[in-house]
Amino acid sequence: MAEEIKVHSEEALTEEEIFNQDAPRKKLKVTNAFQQLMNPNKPKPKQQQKPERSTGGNPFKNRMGLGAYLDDPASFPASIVIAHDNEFVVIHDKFPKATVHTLILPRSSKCNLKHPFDAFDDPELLVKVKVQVEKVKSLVAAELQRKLGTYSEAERDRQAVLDGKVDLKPGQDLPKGRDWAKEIKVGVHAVPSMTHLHVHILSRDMHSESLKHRKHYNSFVTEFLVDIDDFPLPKDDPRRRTKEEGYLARDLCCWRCGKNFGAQFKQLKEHLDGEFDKWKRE
Amino acid sequence: MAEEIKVHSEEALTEEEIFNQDAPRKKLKVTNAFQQLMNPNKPKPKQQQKPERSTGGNPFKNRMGLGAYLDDPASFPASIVIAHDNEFVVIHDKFPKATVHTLILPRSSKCNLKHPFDAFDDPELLVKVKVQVEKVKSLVAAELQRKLGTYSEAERDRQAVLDGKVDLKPGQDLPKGRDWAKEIKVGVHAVPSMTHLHVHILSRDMHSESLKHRKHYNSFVTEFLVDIDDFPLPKDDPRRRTKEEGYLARDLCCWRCGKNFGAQFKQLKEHLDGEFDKWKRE
DNA sequence: TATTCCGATAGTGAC
DNA sequence: GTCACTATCGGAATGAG
Ligand SMILES: Nc1ncnc2c1ncn2[C@@H]1O[C@H](COP(=O)(O)O)[C@@H](O)[C@H]1O
Ligand SMILES: Nc1ncnc2c1ncn2[C@@H]1O[C@H](COP(=O)(O)O)[C@@H](O)[C@H]1O
Ligand SMILES: [Zn+2]
Ligand SMILES: [Zn+2]
Repeated sequence: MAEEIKVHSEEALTEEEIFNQDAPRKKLKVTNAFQQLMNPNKPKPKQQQKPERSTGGNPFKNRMGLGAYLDDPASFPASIVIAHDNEFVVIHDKFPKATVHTLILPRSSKCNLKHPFDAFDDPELLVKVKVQVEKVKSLVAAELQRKLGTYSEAERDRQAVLDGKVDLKPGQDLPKGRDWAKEIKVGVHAVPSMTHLHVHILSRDMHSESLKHRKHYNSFVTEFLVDIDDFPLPKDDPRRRTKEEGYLARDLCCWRCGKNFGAQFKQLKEHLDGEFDKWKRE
Repeated sequence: MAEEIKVHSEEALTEEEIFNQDAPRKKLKVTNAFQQLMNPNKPKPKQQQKPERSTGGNPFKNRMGLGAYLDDPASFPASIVIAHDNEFVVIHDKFPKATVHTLILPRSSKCNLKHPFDAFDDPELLVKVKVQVEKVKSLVAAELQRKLGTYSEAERDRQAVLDGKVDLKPGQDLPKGRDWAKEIKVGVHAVPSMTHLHVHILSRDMHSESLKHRKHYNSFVTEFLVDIDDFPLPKDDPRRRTKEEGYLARDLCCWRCGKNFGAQFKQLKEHLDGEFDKWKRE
């Protein structure tokens, strides 16, 4: 069977190289000190009054952070912004949860503040996104090859033939090498935290220092991650009603062998170290 | 009204001064490594098998720690063992929860492993304990005077007259100085953790570095501390059924002004710093 | 289900 | 509700020219 995605390129994930600065920042705050009165009732864990909220806050802070890429994608180096055109900005996730983790940001202001379930009810947008996804999957596959190809047994078998170190037997095909595209997941979070519409494209290994707690992990290995291929999402799909559901509170289970770690995140992390070593050698 | 307890002594809490060593320790362990099998079910937060339990363990470890004082009280310096005779050993709590915190340990092997509620059903023991309590309260009061007397306003008023710096008006009595005995609490925990029978005698300030969490605090400021004067405890006293009661999980409230800190232990601690400064100056 | 800091909570191990 | 250690869980701020 033919590979649909070419994954043997040696290119890294770069298209443009316009350097500039980080996301712009503004500040405007008035700080007032408030006296805390004797409190006869149980205080909620907030103990101080907040200073007055200032008017005219600043863009691209906190949950608005992805807006900076849409606002001026050319201002970022290629190590951050992978590619951009009038329709999309493609970036490296700043806190990658896997060896390769990128985001596709649709630029259209008509849709890019919508919830993905609503935004992708628009078939025109959805088809564009799916086309863009295929392109980015190729880039991510190439990046996996660049980072991990030397460990891969399948790649070594192929390379041995290419290098003339092993001769093909009569009628034998050139070994295919590793199909990295099969190791890539694409989808959106059922309840995103970042405001701007974005699609995750990431390798499935979940091996990353930025993966720091149970919700990080479960948000990519449970139905909380809604595959792009599931769109358009049926009106009655139960994931449309994901709110404070249990997906993220589920037991931690290894994506590769299924082993259950309960709530023991650190134990899972150590196990994932070992699974990563085996996975990259496949 | 006459003071019942003389608290103006300048003696520190010492009676004997036989030095020796800390509680004895022995070791005997066999360590085996066990292979952890793949676990299809949620593990409880224990992840490793324990090594085989060794036979003939060592006394006076962990919850048995108070036994060392009963076993050989003379082996401890006066800075640890305050006094001892055939009936009692009196010690400084190794992790004091207040400025002065001592323990009375009855030596009788007939009672000293009983729960205090059961042990104090014996009227003969109870009366001896109450007599001993009064002696130790005097020692603790003297220790408070030694540590904090210089800060006390009541003490300064008395001392000014004693030093001849202030003259008594006709018919005026010598100021009494501070009644430190009123600042002392005596009782047992409804559910002790240390195995050997012990009575707490401590100042009420709860100002100590060893006071580290909510249960420490609430175990001395709620009904979890059963006053020695409440014994003999009625058979139907609800505190006899203290097990998983809510005493220790209660909101943190300042013993001095009643302010409620909810679960905010650190906030309470900072508040207690201030209360201690005011309290010691009374 | 943004990150980061900080603190409260919870389980274990104690030779 | 021994202590000490680790880790998990949980709220609140996130900005000072
Ligand atoms: N400033 C940022 N730049 C790039 N990626 C970000 C930034 N802040 C957060 N992220 C990523 O954005 C994603 C948002 O996830 P979610 O909103 O749950 O779909 C996460 O994977 C974050 O790591
Ligand atoms: N080795 C020890 N020497 C002296 N006091 C101790 C020792 N270990 C624990 N304690 C104290 O013993 C008391 C036991 O409290 P409880 O069993 O809750 O009544 C606590 O106040 C501890 O600080
Ligand atoms: Zn596994
Ligand atoms: Zn107070």
